[in-house]
Parts: sequence; C-alpha cells; structure tokens
Amino acid sequence: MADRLPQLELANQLCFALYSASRASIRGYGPLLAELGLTYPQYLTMLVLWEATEPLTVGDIGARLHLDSGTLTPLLKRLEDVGLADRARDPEDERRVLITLTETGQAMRAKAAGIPERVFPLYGIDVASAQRLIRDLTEITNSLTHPRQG
Amino acid sequence: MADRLPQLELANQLCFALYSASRASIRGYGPLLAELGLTYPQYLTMLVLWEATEPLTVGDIGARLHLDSGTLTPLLKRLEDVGLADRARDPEDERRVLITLTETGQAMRAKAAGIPERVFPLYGIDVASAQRLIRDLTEITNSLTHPRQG
DNA sequence: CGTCTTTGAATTGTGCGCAATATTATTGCA
DNA sequence: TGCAATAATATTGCGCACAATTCAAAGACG
Repeated sequence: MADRLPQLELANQLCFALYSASRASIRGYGPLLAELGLTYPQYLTMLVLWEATEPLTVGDIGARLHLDSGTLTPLLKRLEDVGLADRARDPEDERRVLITLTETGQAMRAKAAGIPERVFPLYGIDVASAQRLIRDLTEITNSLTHPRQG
Repeated sequence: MADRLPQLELANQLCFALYSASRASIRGYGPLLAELGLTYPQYLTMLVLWEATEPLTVGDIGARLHLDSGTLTPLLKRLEDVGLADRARDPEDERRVLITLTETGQAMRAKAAGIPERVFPLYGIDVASAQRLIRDLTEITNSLTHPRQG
C-alpha cells in the first residue's frame, strides 16, 4: 500500500483543473442560455454562425469548434428544427452541407449580446487576467492538438 | 447586420478556451488510458479511490469530482463489472453505498503511475507554468461554484 | 410510537463527444 | 472514359453530464 504518489494526486492534475473549470463555466452559462433555449454547444455554434460573413459548411464549423460531424450533424438538425438555422447541400459540391442562419437565428444575436458580460463576474478575475488565461489556454490547446513529433 | 460584436467573438470567450483545452487534454490521455481500459472520468474516479485511505461513498467521490449520482452510479457499476471496484451498502446507514477497490483496482495504480509524466510534455509548458495554471483554474472553479451573492 | 421531513443513491430522459463505419460525391489517373 | 482513391457528411453505438424524478432509509418531532 505505497501511499502518496504525488503525480497521481487529483489536486496536481492540470487535466482535472481544466475539466473542472470548463464544466463550472458551462454551468455558469446554463440559466442565461436557458432563456434562449440553447445548450452550451449550440450557443458556441451560434457564435460561429453569427461571426461568419458567408454560409459555412459542417466542416468549417467543426474546424472552429474542434467538433466532428458525429456531434455537429444532430446538433445542427436541432437548430434547424427550432427554426434557427437552415441546412442545404451545396449545389457546387453535393458532399457539402451549407449552414445559414434564419431570420430568427440572426435576431437572436442581439439577445445574446449581453450574455458574456453577465457571466464574466462569476469567474472572479479581472479582464487582463482573463485575456492572459485565454492566450495561455489557446497555446496549450494548440500544443495538445499538434504534438511536436512523437 | 451589425457586424463585429467583439464580446461574442469565439476567440474572446474564456469559456471556449477552457472547453477546448479541457477536451484537447482529455484527448491526450486517450491512448494511455486505452491501455488500461479506462475512460477519462473512470480514470479520475480511480485517482480519487487510490488517494483514499478508507472506503468512500458515492457522495464523497462526487464531491471531489463535482459529479452527481446520475453520472457516478453507472460509472461505478462499470468499474464493478470489470472487477476494479466493489459497491456495497453501508451497514451503518443503508442509504449510503461504499466504494472500495479490488486487488485488481489497487494493482492498477502502479501501471497508472507513469501516465501523468507521459502526458505532460504534450501541453508544451514548463512545470512552474502548469502549477500556476492549476492554481488559477482552481480559483476560478471555486469562484464559479460558490458565487458571491447574485 | 407514528408520520413528516430530509438525505443518499438510483432511475429516466436528453444532448453531447467521439470512435468506427457507412454513404454519397468528387477527384485523380491509367 | 472507367474506376480506384479520397473527401464530406451521416449513422451507429457507447459513455458521460446533468436536470428531474423516484425510492428507500434515517432523523426529527409531536
């Protein structure tokens, strides 16, 4: 019963700190997104679509959110079902599916505009710290996603 | 079509930076955990159990991982099915279920001991940065979990 | 002692994530 | 032109997360 393997202690795991913080932050969005009838991944998808200047393919959205069609196809169908987005095969390449916002989907942008500033205080940090954290986390994500050799 | 609402841009969302980094880090563990036949949440549960000096209840584990019985009950049943853990009602309080590791579960600890150091290089940061990050992330998790008033 | 409330876990239902596979369209190239 | 290889999306299956509900046991209290 070799006790104390510090490298296996929960409190020392960066992965667990990330996992906990991510879930806690998503919980923070819960009540606000419920007002819009969106789940958190649906909200992220709407952010991508609001930011786009032209129709995006499923793959485009997936590249931005790091999600594949196994996740996005049913999610986008739900957005379509509630009238926020349209899905249509690209006539120029029938393999692709182009996603566009409906009027309702576009209109929701204004209602969502106040959400980030309502959630931010919950983090309990200042804007500069948040920006640093975003930068550091983005670098870590890049590093994890594109490992230098094996 | 009011373009540019910076507060809604994906790249400015701390929540998305956390969400992406968390998923990327879990992906980093994937191949190593597959060798043990564990999923990531099962691995976290094993970390908790390896660290414990006495049997834990479902609630104890949930408090450490921020998970409820809706997630843990089926997960623990799976650990039981593969012979890593035992589940038994607490005779002193039949509402509680006590979780203990089997011999096999204890033995797996040695095999897992090398995992963190094999994953760490993937983050692309040094140990001091990782420790700072863990501290900062733990603080925002606490802040999100225990909001100061409404 | 009876019953009302609280507590801990299990159950149910929905929506992700993600691996693996299937399906259809396009491309490359002999 | 014909056909194999590739690409984009969809489908299937499993295991989380989490809200909502149920169920059984323990406490509280008249």
